[in-house]
Amino acid sequence: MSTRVERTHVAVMKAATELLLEGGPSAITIDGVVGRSGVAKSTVYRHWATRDELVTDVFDHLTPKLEALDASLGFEDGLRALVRQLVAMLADPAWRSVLPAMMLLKLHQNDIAEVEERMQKEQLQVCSAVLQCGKQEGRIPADEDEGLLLTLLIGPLLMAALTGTTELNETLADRLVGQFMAALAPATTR
Amino acid sequence: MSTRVERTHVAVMKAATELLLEGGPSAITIDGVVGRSGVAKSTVYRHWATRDELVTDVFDHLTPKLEALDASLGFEDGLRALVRQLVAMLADPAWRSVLPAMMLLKLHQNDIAEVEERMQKEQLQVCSAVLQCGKQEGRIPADEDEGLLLTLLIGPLLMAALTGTTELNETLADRLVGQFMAALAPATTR
DNA sequence: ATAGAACGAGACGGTATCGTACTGTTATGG
DNA sequence: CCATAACAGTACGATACCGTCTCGTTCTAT
Repeated sequence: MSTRVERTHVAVMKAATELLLEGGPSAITIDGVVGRSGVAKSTVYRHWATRDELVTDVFDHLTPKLEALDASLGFEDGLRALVRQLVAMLADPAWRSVLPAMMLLKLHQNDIAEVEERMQKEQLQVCSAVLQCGKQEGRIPADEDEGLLLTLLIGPLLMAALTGTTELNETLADRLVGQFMAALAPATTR
Repeated sequence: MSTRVERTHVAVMKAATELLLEGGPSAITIDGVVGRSGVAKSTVYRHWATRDELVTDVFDHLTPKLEALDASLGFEDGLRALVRQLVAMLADPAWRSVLPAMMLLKLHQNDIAEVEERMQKEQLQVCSAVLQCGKQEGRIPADEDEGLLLTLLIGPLLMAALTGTTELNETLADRLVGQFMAALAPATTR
């Protein structure tokens, strides 16, 4: 059983999230949240000091977590598992609509920028672990720039999620890993 | 010499563009534009019927145009030229800050969605021409999905522009073309 | 030169939103 | 059971913004 505080808290978060998905960040309005959630305005301001705090909290709760991968998988299997997980994350309609909002807000709002930074840092760490694995196996030169490699690997997934130029599915995932491995094979140009 | 109508028109567009770059789409405000441009509000409404029209117009004028490539370049050189042009486009700080705004607004605002659609259509056409070239040269299977290929090719550039995980320069461009070609070489997995 | 279009300046009403304040009600932990 | 923390409901002032309107001025095409 949940306490009353918890109940109102989740009711507000739920309403705010819905508004975000339906109309973008500017649609998260205190009066709107009050109307939809059935929670009184005074109660909302008991939990969040300001509108921006609520918005930031909503974004924070929506950022997907990337699970750390089992190192025993090795490089190639680890890579496949990673890409599969990324595809699942980016295929989520909710996240696909929130991501652009975050990309925009992080440019002009510090709190959102911090949330985005934390998320990216966590995710890059998981990704980096796989690349480290590849370096240990000798598949990747030790001095290779990880940021560059991850951009080459993840970029297409991001584009598919944002623009819809191609479907986000296993076909894309397999193709992507294939391309990535093929480029690594010939001792990577320099 | 320009007419007065032209002068006020560009003055408003300039102010609105600056506001967009500084504070995102919501920062484009009629009063703000009036204050910054020195153009009277009544004059603004003489040129644009509504705020949304102005905003849409600003986005429309900011969308970069991709120049059609010389078909005589052939596949590989055409591809390099294309990627170079894309890198230049995405390296522009203005566009890098406008792009996320467009990705977001197109989800909830039809006029912006139309602008984005037109732009994407034009750009994809230019890109597609290069791939056609590759198909004619037998470097790409004729039944290959162009949307998928373009996602694989352009995705990393988009990610670099949006997240800054790696620098947008010729190194990335070369690397990208290399990876793309490497994946094509072995008769493309299936 | 002059008629008419375009402009500057700003008042104005209307609406949306934020955040506060107050009053009475309800749930919850001790 | 009961003190109190949390809540609903709502009125309120303060801004910010939109779009309209008026009036006097300035440009511009003919």
